Amino acid sequence: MDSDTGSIGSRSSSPDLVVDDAGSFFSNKMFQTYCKDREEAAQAMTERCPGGGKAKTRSELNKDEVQELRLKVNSRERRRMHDLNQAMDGLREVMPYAQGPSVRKLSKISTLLLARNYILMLSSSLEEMKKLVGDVYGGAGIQSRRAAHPAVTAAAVPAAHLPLHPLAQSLHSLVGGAPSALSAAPTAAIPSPHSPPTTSFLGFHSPVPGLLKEPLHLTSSYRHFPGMPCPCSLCQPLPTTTSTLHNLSMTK
DNA sequence: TAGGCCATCTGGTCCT
DNA sequence: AGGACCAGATGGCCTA
Repeated sequence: MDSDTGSIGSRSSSPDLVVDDAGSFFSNKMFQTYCKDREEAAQAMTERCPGGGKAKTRSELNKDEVQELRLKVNSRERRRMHDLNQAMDGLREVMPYAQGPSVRKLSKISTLLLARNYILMLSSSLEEMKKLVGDVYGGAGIQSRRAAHPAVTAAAVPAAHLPLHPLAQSLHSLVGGAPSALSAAPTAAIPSPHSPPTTSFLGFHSPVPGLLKEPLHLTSSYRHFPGMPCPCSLCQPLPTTTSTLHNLSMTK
């Protein structure tokens, strides 16, 4: 289980976590050490500095105080990482993959790479939609446009395995409602909520074997966007050339 | 058992 | 000085 924060305690590497008053998490062992050190440090502190005293430089700190400081820093770092993981979870939630108890969570690297591809795809879709909207309102007839629509003309086009993206749905309704070919599309082509994912979804290919390998990350059950498959270019994955993939995976 | 993924600790660096 | 950020090290869990 790769769960981090959200699932505090679900990960066995962080067993029996407890939360301190600052919201930090400790294993029992750590917590015991933490409490012990805290008590000792606090006691030593009151003995040495009854009035609170003024701040000491680090070189002046004794062993207990150094330990106390170390724990404080560790706690901050832990919290920082938890925040980071929460943000990662938030990102996972908006990714076009299902979440659920039976669904393996995308790894961090997979989440980031997929998010990047997803954004690129959305940007591309938006551009194409703008272009088509410009065409529609620019004089070209919808009928002729629809006739040219591959989803209409290419009835023999193999059923697309890709879901219709919401942006594409908007586009279809914009250019004259859902194409008939779409509504007639065989349901077998509709990705089921738990259909095996394809790495080509959203133009997403595994850039580096091992990073996004199947089946570990992407063959677990997941949910695509609801909608009918469409063979139109808008619904196709982005072209992913080797160089593109290289850029996707290597650029920082 | 090896490899992947992760959480945590730790020391260093930079910024306020 | 204190906090945020980062990267390396370490160890645990899980899966193939």
